[in-house]
Amino acid sequence: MKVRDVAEAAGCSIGSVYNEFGDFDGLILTVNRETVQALTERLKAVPADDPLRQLHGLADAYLGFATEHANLLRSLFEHRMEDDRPFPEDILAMVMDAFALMHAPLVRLLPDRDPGDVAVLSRMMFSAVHGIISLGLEERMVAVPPEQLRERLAQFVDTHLAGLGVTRSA
Amino acid sequence: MKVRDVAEAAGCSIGSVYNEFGDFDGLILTVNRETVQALTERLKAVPADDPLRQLHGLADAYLGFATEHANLLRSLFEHRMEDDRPFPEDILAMVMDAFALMHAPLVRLLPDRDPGDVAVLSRMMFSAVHGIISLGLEERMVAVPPEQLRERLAQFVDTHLAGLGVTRSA
DNA sequence: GATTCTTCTTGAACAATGTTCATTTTCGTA
DNA sequence: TACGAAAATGAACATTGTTCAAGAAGAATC
Repeated sequence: MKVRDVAEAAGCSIGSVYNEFGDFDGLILTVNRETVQALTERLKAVPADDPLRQLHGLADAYLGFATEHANLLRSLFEHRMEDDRPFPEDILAMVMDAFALMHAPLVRLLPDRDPGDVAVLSRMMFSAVHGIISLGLEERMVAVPPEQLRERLAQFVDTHLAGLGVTRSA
Repeated sequence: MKVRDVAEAAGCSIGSVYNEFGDFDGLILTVNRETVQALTERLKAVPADDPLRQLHGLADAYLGFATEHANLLRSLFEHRMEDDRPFPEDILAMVMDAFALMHAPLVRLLPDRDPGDVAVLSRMMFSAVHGIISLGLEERMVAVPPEQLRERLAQFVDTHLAGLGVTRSA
């Protein structure tokens, strides 16, 4: 993304882009905010009736979003602020909220576990899913073949849940 | 990293940097090659006597490397080639080889499983570890609190192995 | 409607950085 | 020493983020 391209696409001058977004970081962060919102919206649309199905749905929804908007997700996770400025708190909070969406179904599946523990478990599980997807979707690094990704991801979730003591029939 | 800084640090001219590395991509890729080699060396130093301990050791070694060389790993995984040039095959192969290091111990722990399946499982497991670590070490996105990362990572490996049917005493 | 003040918009100019290439230096060889 | 090949140089260029004085547009007052 280039400031000049944005200006041309918006039909205004370069200066107006700066009036609107402040600087390049501001431009990127505006895009990233929309990305998190769109992602969250998509994740929240996953049915919450059955917790196990919900977990699979969340992983699958994340995979779908990552497939369709690979570059947006990269911008969200890989962008570094200029001049070591701190990353905006609101975006951090939104991302953490999105990653915490696995918490509710996990609590239902693991009612006896310490809630604080489940909170970490859910974010860790989402981080793992994120890692599998982000590396799996890289054209270059085929850690997991893309055509298998959907199936393998479901397998991963099942395996991990089994390790946590969740029986498949629950 | 800037070409001018490299030239100054090397005590030569800007042009000499270009004679040596071709272009900026060449410079980055040279660094990335050394990064993969250093990472692989470290991972291969993990004792292979006990497969379960080896898996924990690999995860822990990756965490250690990521902690000490966060920016090098980011460069390796996040760098995009200019002008849509293809990513060098040799680096791809080296990264895949590093990620495949979980294969041998997993085969020992899962002797009855289809080898091709275990190959994917091992890369998937490493991708998951990568995701947990890379997000956990981001100052900004504390998916998993850094001070807990080591312990949580071991817990993750254990949980996943349990899900795969590996008994803890094996 | 004219004048003045405020606000917004503009794009030329600047700074930083990757890149090129004619020139210069270095060095081996006759 | 003289010549030619190879290497090194850094000034100049292209791209891109950034600034800001000047101008345009609008609001307010008389």
